[in-house]
Amino acid sequence: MSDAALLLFRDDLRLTDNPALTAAVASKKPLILAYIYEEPPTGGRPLGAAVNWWLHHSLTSLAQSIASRGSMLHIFKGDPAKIIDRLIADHGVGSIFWNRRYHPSHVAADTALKASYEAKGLTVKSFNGSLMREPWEVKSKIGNPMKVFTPFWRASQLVNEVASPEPAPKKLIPLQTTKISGAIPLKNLHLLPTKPDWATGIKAEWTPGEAGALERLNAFLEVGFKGYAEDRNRPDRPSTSRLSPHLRFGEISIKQVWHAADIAIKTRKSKASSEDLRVFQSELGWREFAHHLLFHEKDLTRTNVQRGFDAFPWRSDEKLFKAWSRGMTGYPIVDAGMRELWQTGFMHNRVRMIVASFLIKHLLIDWRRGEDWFWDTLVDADVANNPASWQWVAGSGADAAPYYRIFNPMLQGEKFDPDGVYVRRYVPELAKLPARSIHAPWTAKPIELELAGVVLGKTYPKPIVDHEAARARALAAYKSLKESA
DNA sequence: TTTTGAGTTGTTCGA
DNA sequence: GTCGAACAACTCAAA
Repeated sequence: MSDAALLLFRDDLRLTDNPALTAAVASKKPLILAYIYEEPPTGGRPLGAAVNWWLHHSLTSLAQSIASRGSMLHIFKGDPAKIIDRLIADHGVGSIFWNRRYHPSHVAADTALKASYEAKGLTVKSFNGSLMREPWEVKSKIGNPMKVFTPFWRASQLVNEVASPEPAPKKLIPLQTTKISGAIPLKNLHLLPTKPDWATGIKAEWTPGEAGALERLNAFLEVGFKGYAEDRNRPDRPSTSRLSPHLRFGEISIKQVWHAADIAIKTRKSKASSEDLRVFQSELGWREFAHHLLFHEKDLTRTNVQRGFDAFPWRSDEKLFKAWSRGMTGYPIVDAGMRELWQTGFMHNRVRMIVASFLIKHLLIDWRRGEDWFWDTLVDADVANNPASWQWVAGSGADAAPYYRIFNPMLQGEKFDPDGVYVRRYVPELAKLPARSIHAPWTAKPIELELAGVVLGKTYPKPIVDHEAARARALAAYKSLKESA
């Protein structure tokens, strides 16, 4: 009776280097391969719209790879405990396999699931499918979780070598049955937008799924990797890996990425320098660090790591928030970033810092509003990186940033998009301005504006706040916070 | 226990 | 145009 194994896919939508899957296959039982779309979501936060779009396509791709190995992916929606209970009752499931998650509410839910099924006599096995090291493995000398990136990363590398990825199973043995109880067609999850279909720009940009992830990795190793240490800050160049959504869904494992970068240099496939490698790998380290914080903090997503920030004098202004979110602030680099996000579901890392700093410091709007917006619009939005990065910019995060670090949007634009290539791409109404004034159109000569077809306040907004005044106001707000502490 | 050195990502001012 | 200093003070990690 108890001779089927249940494999739960979560944020690990791949067959290669998937330890839970490898173990399930090794158990030699017929497998039920399942994806449960949780309803209500554990932790209470529904997935964002862009992530839902990606998920649909990623599951489609996974289902195809599984089919090509002789089995089937079964989709479910609802409460995992109820769904699993039914699979046990109807199909004789005797063992369950999954890869771990690290949000405290996920940890709690999975721990409870494991305890309850073990109590019923089932075998339940969990694995590390998404991190180089488990968050509890990296500790300071006296055993505390690290709170600063550099020591964290140093300690992390002392834990062990990053293990080599495991190959995908060649064949998957399905449970012989006509119907799996409770399974539904993917389309019944209703993950795709209907009217309007806002996903066309996203679709043009991305290939969700394991094959697409590998393709992206190889493209990066060929094109962006060499010079990465410098050029990763340049949104006008194809120098970043753009692997974040693929990693978000686990279409590729962190170990695959880590080793591929290493090997590309060793085999001379890439002419990237050791500095490029070091910087790229430390970016992977930031992903680890965000998960480390997620695991050890009670509520990284909503609560300031530095509790002193609870008293921050945030302002709420829906008009300003809307201008920011739609890319209508009048600051070209900010607007380009927000429109890149809206159109493609993604934003260059450097530009993320600029737009986040603008919302938080120039507009004094709560970082959580920005985090929510990113959560809904980014295809790579995840529970660790998104809040950790917003808190980092706000200065409320783990390693506190100096309060006077306020990005100047003109300067950042000139520095990292010197010819305005990036701005021209996403803010086409400014495309004809000369590079000299593209990051500050209000400084252009009247004749330049006229030739470029720009009428400030009409074809493109005037700045919604004055940079100097906003900077002074932010400094005062941060100062007041410090004094009230 | 106390001390010490260090900390992703910046800007502005003045020489 | 370029460069170094000032912008403060605090927390963390390790010696």
